[in-house]
Amino acid sequence: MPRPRRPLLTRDRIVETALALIDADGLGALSTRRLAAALGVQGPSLYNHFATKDEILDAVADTVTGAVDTSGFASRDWLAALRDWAWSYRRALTSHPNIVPYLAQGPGRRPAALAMADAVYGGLVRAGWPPARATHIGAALRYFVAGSALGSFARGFVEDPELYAAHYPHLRQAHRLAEHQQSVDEGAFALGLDALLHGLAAEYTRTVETVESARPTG
Amino acid sequence: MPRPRRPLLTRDRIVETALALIDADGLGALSTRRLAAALGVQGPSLYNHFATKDEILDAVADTVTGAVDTSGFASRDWLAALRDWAWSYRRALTSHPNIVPYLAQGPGRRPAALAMADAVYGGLVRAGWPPARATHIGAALRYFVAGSALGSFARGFVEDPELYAAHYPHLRQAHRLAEHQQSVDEGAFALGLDALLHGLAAEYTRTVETVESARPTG
DNA sequence: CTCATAAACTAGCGGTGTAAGTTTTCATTC
DNA sequence: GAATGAAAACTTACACCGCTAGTTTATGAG
Repeated sequence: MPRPRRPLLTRDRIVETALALIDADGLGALSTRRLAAALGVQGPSLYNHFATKDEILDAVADTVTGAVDTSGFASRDWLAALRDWAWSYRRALTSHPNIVPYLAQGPGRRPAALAMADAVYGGLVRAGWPPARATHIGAALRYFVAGSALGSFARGFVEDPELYAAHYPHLRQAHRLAEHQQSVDEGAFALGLDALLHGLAAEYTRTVETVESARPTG
Repeated sequence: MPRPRRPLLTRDRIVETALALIDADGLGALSTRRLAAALGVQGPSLYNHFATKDEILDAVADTVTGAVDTSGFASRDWLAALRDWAWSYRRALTSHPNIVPYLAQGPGRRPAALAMADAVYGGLVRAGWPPARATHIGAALRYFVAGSALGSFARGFVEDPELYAAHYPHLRQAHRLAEHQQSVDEGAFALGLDALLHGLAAEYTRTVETVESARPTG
């Protein structure tokens, strides 16, 4: 087949289909040939639109990141904004858990990821956090969210009662974790996030507010 | 070559070499043929000792997890034990960051990972946390540690000043993050862990201690 | 109308995990 | 001590992988 009258592929269609395949079958199951087949095309044709497979994955990752809402940093206090962002971030990642390991490499050059980092860091600095602290807070929350989305804690335990009964006295109920996956994973996230933010709020009053009150107000 | 007089391979030697290759060149660079070559052997010979490549990776992951120290749960109060564990866990993972994405799938059937989960959960329950809470706390800390080890936050940003200057006003210094990788990543971990534990301590006095004091002492 | 570019194709390279079957040695049993 | 079965190396081979190179033809710009 020569060049068709209307292009069979677009970047958007490729990204869309790749994400669907990743969601359905996992990151490891995405090959250029399988992706091309799903698009009704031969494998190497993809390389007319993307230079490498990683470039496709970058684009997929960025559409996932694009769903994260950082608008709170423009309208709410820093603590509420952090909470909203963390939940939105988590929702975006858990909607497409299979891409998370790839995404966890950092923002790189992906625009949506950079825009998110910019909004979070800017919001924290504007709230009075020293720059180094703002970096640490953004990183800490990313650690927590990414870790929580990377793999279900609950599904990490095999559903085999005998495995635990034999040698792990406290894990006798672990085989039932998978049944309650969502409530376990979300409960752990909620508890951890609340604890984290509680601790940050204490740190804020301890450092930022006292420092500011000791200075002439700007 | 037929069966040799003394075995050329042992499970330990395979795991050791696999970990060294992963540390050196990354998880993606570990192939059965390259691993076999490093062991002075042909690729398929590995299958006399492991059924699949994943089984090799399981063994590698478990030796990494085996370096985590959970002894604090037997000797110290729950808060100090959690802190010691989290740092030890992080050190174990950051010593072999390339295996972390694999390890993040959960304990599965790996003995060291299960023993760790058992110690943490048991320690928290013994301290008076309700079982569901203990699960959430263990999960939340795993999220945080795994997220922090999964990929460096600092190295996630490209060293290209022009990238940030153009469109991300608050990230003007982001290209310098990689220079300070260790202090950024460790600082973020320290801050986040302290905040998390601070929040948990508050929760403990709010729920566990008040509930116990309302009951007849056991 | 010309012509470079774009977008599909086919063929193929070197790599992957692993299944199958072969050979020889080791360890066990009669 | 001979027989036997398992163990541990090997070779060969299959289907798949990411990607390159070169081909063909339609498109859009000059």
